[in-house]
Amino acid sequence: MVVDVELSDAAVDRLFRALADATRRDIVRRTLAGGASVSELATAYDMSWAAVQKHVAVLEGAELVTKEARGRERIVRGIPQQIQRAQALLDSYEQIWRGRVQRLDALFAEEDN
Amino acid sequence: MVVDVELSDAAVDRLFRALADATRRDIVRRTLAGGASVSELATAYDMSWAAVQKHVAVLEGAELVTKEARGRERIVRGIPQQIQRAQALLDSYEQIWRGRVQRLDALFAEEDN
DNA sequence: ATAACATGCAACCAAATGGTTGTAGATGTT
DNA sequence: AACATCTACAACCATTTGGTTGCATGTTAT
Repeated sequence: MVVDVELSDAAVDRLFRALADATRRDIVRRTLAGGASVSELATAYDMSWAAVQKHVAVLEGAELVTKEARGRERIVRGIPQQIQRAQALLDSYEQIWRGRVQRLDALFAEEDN
Repeated sequence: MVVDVELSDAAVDRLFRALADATRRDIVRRTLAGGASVSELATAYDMSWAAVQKHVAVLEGAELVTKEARGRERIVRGIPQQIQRAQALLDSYEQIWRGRVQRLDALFAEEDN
């Protein structure tokens, strides 16, 4: 299973940034396990509805989640491929460590645009 | 190879946050490939020395990097175990997606304190 | 001893983040 | 039609972030 879609620096920034918040990680977990409406999610956290909605928007921007309209609800679903891309990035760091990367610039290129 | 050191929510926040910046990811790459002094690193980027020093401090706080004093220099080295912990976290998300986690609370507990 | 170099840290600044409340538009229910 | 529910978004606010410059300290070389 190859997950090799090139991500821009900015996209990688957004990806890790989105994961750098416990509430957002929790939303990712729940929506990977199964879709949930924004208001369903909102009931789970001790903050305003708008705050949860913002977190979902951040996750959308990082492409960790999609929203699908169903009636008046928006069903939020986690995108496993994006998790896999994050894994692929971390893998490349591990490979550097293991000395498996001869040309370091090859790796740099991987992340450019 | 088991990498299962429990990380607090705050530690995970710091870990992903530290990775959410292209300059810092670059520093991690370089220092995983081999140690480098702070000033060596600083010459590589188009920003002040102090800015680079701050980035290194953020990486230290996330335990992605250590500094070892050698004379007047501080040799910065990447910590591969911390990359592996990030991988382990992402793995757990993938497993949720694959439906391998029956009790979701078991995973929550994993990240709590 | 003096000069040069590597580092650490404080003070400052603009922009982004994470939260709030309030208003408004769609959709569903009675 | 009237009402309730789900969502979107703007305006506002305190804090954090990512950068700067300037100054102080420790180490190496002349």
